[in-house]
Amino acid sequence: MAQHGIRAQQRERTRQKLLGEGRRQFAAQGYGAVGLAEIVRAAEVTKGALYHHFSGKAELFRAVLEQVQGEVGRRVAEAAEAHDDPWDQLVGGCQEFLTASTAPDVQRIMLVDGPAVLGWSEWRAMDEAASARHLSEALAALVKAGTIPPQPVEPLARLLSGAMNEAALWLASSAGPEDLAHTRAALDRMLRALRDT
Amino acid sequence: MAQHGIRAQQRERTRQKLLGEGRRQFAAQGYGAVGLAEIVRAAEVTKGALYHHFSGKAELFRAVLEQVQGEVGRRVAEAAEAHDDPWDQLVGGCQEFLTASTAPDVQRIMLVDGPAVLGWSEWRAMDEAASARHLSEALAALVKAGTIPPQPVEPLARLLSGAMNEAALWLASSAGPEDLAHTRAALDRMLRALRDT
DNA sequence: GTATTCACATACCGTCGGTACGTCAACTTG
DNA sequence: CAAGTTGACGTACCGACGGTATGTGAATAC
Repeated sequence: MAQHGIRAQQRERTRQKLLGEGRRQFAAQGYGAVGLAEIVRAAEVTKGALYHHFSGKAELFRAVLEQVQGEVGRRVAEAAEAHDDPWDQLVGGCQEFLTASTAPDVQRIMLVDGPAVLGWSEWRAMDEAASARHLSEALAALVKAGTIPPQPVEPLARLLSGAMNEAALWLASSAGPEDLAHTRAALDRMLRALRDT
Repeated sequence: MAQHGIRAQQRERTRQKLLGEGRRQFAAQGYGAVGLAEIVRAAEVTKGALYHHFSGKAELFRAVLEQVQGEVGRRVAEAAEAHDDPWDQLVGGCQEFLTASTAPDVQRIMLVDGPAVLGWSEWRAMDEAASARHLSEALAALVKAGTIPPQPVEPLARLLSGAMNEAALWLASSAGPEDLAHTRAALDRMLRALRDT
């Protein structure tokens, strides 16, 4: 679709190189410590190219964040869809989110710099569109099915989302391999406690 | 102790003015959007004074963050000590943390910019010293008392801490007054679910 | 085949964090 | 109490970096 024409092809290639290098450097050094000069040098283009594709440093970061969040959201959705039971979908999605968010580039870009660079509310909107939406929907479905007691799902979704974000960051820092198992177990207990029993 | 001498007095006064203005501006506009020129202008000193007290912009921010975290930690500790029962201490401390973290300057400085500016691991260390420590200790005490089942407390503390951080951010954005009540209720259920019953 | 567009490259500017150095009052010492 | 020393700043300046204005040549349209 965007393939016709040698010009559109080159355009897309350049954009991808900028996105790729941006992602690598933002992940490795953090947004503040990365200079545009280094990005365009590594991408083998110039600042003119960057500013032709993006309105500035922040929007390049935004595009990178969108890509990272998209990948995480896809993984979560796939993990959820692997189950039929709505409850298993919730648990599977949460576990997969915890795993996916342990990757270092996801950590720095999505969890640390994201809110600071774009502001929390904008970050929140993107997070909602990418993956938090699945969490809210899963919880709402479980309320409707009577698996968990009737209650507003938004506060609950926020609590769980924050819990998983922070746990993922902690896992990457202090990871003995048993920590992951312990965290999964604790998260599992937390989720199971939502149920009526 | 640091009061003797007109010089030490003036020194402390200047430092406080820098800390105060830094806090105000970092909270209002975010770390990245604030210039040192504006801070020293509002504090009625010069950049020379700032660099005499702090090694740079990041360390000024660090000092501000330390102050904010100290205040939050004190409030949490006081709320906890108001109860005798260890369980009530945990619940009271958590509820107070949620309330304290809803203030806008706390949000931006402690929850959004903190990890991005100092790096997550350093932020984590400061958070631990200020308030997260109380959480871990409370949980450990409850495990020891047999109120909640034996389990590693660190993963649990991280999950709960992240849950409260994110919930506080959400509350400030979307706050209908019933949202606070719903969130407190959901957090309460989450905590209660830890108990054996 | 000519005109036009578009995807960049080049050159340049203002701002901002950081540094080197000067200064004058406050403390110390004999 | 006077000379010397320290310390809490103020001043002037620099390099780096984000952003912009403008040039250019190949691809596309007509």
